[in-house]
Amino acid sequence: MVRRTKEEALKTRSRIMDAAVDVFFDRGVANATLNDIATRADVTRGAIYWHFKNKLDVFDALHDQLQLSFADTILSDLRNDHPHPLLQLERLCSDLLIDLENNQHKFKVLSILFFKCDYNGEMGHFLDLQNARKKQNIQLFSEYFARAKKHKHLPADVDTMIVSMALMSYVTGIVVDYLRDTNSIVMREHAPKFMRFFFKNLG
Amino acid sequence: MVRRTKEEALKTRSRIMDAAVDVFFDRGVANATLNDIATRADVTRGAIYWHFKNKLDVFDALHDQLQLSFADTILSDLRNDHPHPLLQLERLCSDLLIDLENNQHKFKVLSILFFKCDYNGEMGHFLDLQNARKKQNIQLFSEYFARAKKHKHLPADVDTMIVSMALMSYVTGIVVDYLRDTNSIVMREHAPKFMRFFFKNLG
DNA sequence: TCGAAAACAAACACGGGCGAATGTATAATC
DNA sequence: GATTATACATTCGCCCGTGTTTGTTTTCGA
Repeated sequence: MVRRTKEEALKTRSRIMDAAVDVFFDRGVANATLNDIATRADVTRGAIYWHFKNKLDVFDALHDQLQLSFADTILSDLRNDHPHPLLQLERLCSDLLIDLENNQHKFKVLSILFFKCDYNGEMGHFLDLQNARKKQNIQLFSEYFARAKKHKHLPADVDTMIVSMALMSYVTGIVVDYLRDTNSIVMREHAPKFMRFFFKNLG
Repeated sequence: MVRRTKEEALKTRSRIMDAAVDVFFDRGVANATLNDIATRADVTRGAIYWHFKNKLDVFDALHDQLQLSFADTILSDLRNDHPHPLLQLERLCSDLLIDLENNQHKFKVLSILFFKCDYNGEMGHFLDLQNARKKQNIQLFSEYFARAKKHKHLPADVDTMIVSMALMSYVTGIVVDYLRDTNSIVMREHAPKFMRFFFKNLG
């Protein structure tokens, strides 16, 4: 009806994204209608088509946002030169898991990525993005282990790449299992145990 | 065109299911058309509606088939009274992972379950089924650890439930990471290493 | 051997979502 | 203060998939 100021337009855009998270979470990406999102965001489909190219473009925005958020967390943690890198990484993973319990937004977006969308055709591209990020994160993990070797906390003959991949899979699995059944795991209680179990035979 | 004999009808049914696997894998469950499946199976939509209620019913059949297959494998392995349960379980998990590399059908179906369908609305039911199976499998895992305790291979104070859950998440994570990027992991080579790493600090 | 039901094929009606085109009122710009 | 670009709302036409129904042929059972 009325043209908004630039600032308000940005708010509209993020309102659409937030609405998309809810709708994707409730109805699934493929089943979600642009009209569903528009209604939830209190706008019309026209508004969505102004800010985004189409539904995939909305999804892309959400995807990007989360991916960057994770990489940032790890990178900023790596800047901190902890005296015991293994404990540092153990703590990081544990915190990352526990955060899922508190951060409703991350919980929903991750649920969408794992259980509310099918990566076929045009969506397949996002699997490639996730893989690229995964490799990157594995690389970051191995940096912790490399530091641990320097501190003599870890035998020099340990294959840091395998351990990093194992840790990545381990965390991924815990996340998947948690998202699939929230009731089966209480992160605040279990995450430290799970992580301790993994790092026990390293440190 | 012509009515088939009962035996041929069963073949038609399984042809439809096989075609569904291919189509779901290629286009995703939500995006897959019953006509796509019919074409791939060399029948018409009428045939599908004869054998199944609708697309979800086809999916349900595939889902059931795989779920049962996994539980069977573990159960039959448990009947074998191995002198070293930890090694037995390590070997079982390793074999289960390596099988993904050889068994194209399981690979595709698991890919569908993890990356080619969104569990919204009516599909949400399948998450419940998966959770039920997961709990059951965790229970079966813990049986191995209980046996290991009897053999004094495992300290009595180890929390078998936590370890079982951890193992389940670990395997799940490896499967997910493998399905998402087949090239990043060579199961025949990596699976034993991953599993050895997990069981190293137990046995 | 002769109905009856099985195992499909073919045709039908129906809705619903998408993309684009158009309309419109205001904010930005100069 | 007039013009232009912005930020949406509204409308339109189109296609595509679904569920159902009806039709056809053949096998099975009594």
